[in-house]
Amino acid sequence: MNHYDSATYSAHDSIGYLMRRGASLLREQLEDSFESAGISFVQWATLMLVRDKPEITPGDLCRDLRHDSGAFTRILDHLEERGLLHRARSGADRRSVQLRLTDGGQRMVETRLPLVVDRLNDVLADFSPAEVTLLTSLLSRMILRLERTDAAPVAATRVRS
Amino acid sequence: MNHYDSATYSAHDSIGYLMRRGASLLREQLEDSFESAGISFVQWATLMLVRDKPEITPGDLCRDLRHDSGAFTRILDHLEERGLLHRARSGADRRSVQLRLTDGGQRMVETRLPLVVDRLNDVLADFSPAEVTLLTSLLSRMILRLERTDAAPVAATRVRS
DNA sequence: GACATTAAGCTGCCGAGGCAGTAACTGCCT
DNA sequence: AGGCAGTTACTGCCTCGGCAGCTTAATGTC
Repeated sequence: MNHYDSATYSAHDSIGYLMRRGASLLREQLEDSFESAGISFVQWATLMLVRDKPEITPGDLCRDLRHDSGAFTRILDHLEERGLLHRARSGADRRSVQLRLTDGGQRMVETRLPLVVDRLNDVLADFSPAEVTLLTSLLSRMILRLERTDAAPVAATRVRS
Repeated sequence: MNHYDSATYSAHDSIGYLMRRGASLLREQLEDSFESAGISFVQWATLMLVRDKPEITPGDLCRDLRHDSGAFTRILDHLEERGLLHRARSGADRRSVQLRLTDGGQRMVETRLPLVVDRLNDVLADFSPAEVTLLTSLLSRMILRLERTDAAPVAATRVRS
């Protein structure tokens, strides 16, 4: 099934262009609204994910957020310095690290969450619930496919320069 | 209309998370496939947009690509150094710059375009044409809304720290 | 138990993006 | 004419993500 064709391809109709643009716009707006808290959106999202799944490791987290593992260490450094998060070597597997929200971290998640939720609801204000469900499921399906071919690159010409 | 609620919000179901993840995955895969050409995806996209609309200015381009204007100057520098693009001050408005693809630039666009198109088609392989149209239009509507509130921030608490 | 292999997290370095400030220029306004 | 605001491209600086390499720890194999 060919949806796009080289001869007629226009970037502005491309799913790639649209996703990138949407993600970038939303990200920027959220980032702005977080500025007053002196915390970046990624930092907040990290806290959020730890709250929802306390046993999660840094490795899993940065894979989930699609963030570089090196850069992510520094994000954790920063959160720990600000006293929002606590790091401790795991007893079971001493390579990995256990994360735990401090009270301040918990508060940070709670107080900023409504802000994010409100913005999302506002962006989707003129969508019906069915449309949101549809959009969510279409995006999820596409991501599944993207992840699949991520691990096993199809027949890509892997010429190293 | 409230689609999300703070009490039940889960990041993984959020449109924001999905768009970000999708865009990031696709971007990375395209970037990999461009590596052999020694050109980044943004650089190629720039050439692509110039091809489709030769009278476009750097300012419009970087707004379109949601790229920083400062960083974009350096992208143009690089493209010009590699002889893919030609820059010249405009006669009509001497503040702005006229862009023109060189033959090499034209070739670069043409040879890499099928690669991008194929990847997109592959990602959407198990989508019906109707589903792609739907996804495109839902995303477009959301972006319209994001752009609207971008220019005129609603009632955001703009507390500068 | 000694060895290689893999995994998890961290560090240094590099390049690219974000931000603020600058220079040149246009159009408007009086 | 001249001043003034707004626009366009560009520069310097700083931060942060990407990448490669390292350390420590677990796993597997003999």
